[in-house]
Amino acid sequence: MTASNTVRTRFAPSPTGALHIGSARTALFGWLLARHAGGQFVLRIEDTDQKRYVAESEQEFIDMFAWLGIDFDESPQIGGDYGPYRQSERLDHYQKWAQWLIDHDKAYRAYDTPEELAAINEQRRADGLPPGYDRRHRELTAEQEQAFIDEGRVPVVRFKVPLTGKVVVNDLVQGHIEFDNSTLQDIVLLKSDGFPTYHLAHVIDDHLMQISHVTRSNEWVPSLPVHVHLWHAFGWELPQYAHLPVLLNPNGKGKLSKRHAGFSESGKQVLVLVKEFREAGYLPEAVINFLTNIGWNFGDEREVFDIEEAIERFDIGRVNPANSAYPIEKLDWLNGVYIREKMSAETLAGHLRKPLEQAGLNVDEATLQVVAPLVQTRIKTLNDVVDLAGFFFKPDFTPASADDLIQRKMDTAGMIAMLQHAEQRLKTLDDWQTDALHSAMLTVVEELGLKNGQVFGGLRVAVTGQKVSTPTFESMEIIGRDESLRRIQQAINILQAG
RNA sequence: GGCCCCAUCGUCUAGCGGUCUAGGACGUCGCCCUUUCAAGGCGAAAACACGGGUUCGAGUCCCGUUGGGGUCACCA
Repeated sequence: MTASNTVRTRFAPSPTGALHIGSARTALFGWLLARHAGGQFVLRIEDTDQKRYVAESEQEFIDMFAWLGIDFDESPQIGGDYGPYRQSERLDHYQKWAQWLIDHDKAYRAYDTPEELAAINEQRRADGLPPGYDRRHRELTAEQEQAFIDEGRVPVVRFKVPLTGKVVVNDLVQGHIEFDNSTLQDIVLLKSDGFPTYHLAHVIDDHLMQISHVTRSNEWVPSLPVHVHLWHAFGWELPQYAHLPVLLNPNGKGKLSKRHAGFSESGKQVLVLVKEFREAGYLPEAVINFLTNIGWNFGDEREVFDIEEAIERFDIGRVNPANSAYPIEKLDWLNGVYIREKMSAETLAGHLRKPLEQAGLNVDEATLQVVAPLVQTRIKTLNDVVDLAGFFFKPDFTPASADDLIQRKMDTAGMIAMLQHAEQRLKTLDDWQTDALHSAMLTVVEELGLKNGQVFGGLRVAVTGQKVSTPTFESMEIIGRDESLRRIQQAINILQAG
């Protein structure tokens, strides 16, 4: 480690698009590790691939992490003592150290063209050999190099990996891993455009930025031995490596990617971008709690916990090395828990305004406040409020059909009679509140010899226009006397017309 | 295919040689409550991939098989 014992971890995304939920989890674990140790968490933008660069990507990362509550101590925006934090602004470092490796006979220039490389692979395939570079430029003479240069070829810099022996790594998550050097490749360190590859850049930056723990997804394990050799070539002290498991598709087949999004076997849409979770009405606290529970657990049998508690208990060594199928169905449950148990109705009301307005509804604050407690135990996502209780905010009431109005074991005539009877009762009622409405309708049930559900249900559909809604009397109280009576009359008219 | 990793209920997981007749959670199913839908309460079904070892004793350690995943770019 470096002079200090400070734990420093980083999230180092390539700005090629929107933030993926799997990347967010990898970042989360690195963040948890840093926060647990009271260390620092750094954002470094790995924009070394000019072809895949997406300009909006960086801002998207910033926004999504802010939403999730994952904060950085250093980043391109915040700055810090180890900047710049964009690799495209650190090119001089990579070029300098690549040259250093060449000077110390640990790397070499290779002048092969892409076509030649393709031909090599084709030949090797034909010969039954595994693909890879055959190291033909590993020991070029000065004259040979000059000849290539004269041809106008632009070289890449390749690493001279050790050809024999083995590398052993003790990964914090994966444990003991070993590789035979004979299986390694002379990977490209510096591309012909002067930009570094990930391999070179991350080692230099993690060293220069004094990163103590490299947390990344286990897709990197195959290149780990080469990275270890690079650290040794530079003579730098290695950070600890922690290769985190990846998220697999809900059916366990293949890693979760945007490409494989779509629907799970249960028909539920599989969300993979962080912004999709936000748009779908999930709470960031629930998403974090959900993610934290995959590959790691609280330590006792609790599934619901605050992020502060997770930070306190987090232990990178207890992370499960096995990849996990993405248990997306658990998020709905957890989000429901957060909605009903982790916030007041008032707070919930605040969260409900946006989805309601996005559905084109006009949200009156007073109404929202009384509706919130009614939906609190009934919604899984914030957006669910639109279907369940959107009618409270619709300027124009959409009445239900005769079919929906008619309750079980009742016919049109019976329904009309019931509604008319109820209407009479309600008209004489001077206390238009839930309890009074309830007891008044209870007498209607008795007088007509019906079931509670037949009367209450019929009124529900008449007044809310929905078969599934918030409770009948609470809803009637909110809708108000005049409008409720108007809707009941309207229902009667519909039944009579049908 | 080569290399690397992984392997407990459908899924996420607890389990770090005996306390496991394998625990929790989601989901599923049943019952209760009930004006719909939820929520809540109670309960049920549901797993140590297989085969060898090691050991007095193995879900826990070792080997193999099978299965799964990852990776083999001048992408990260």
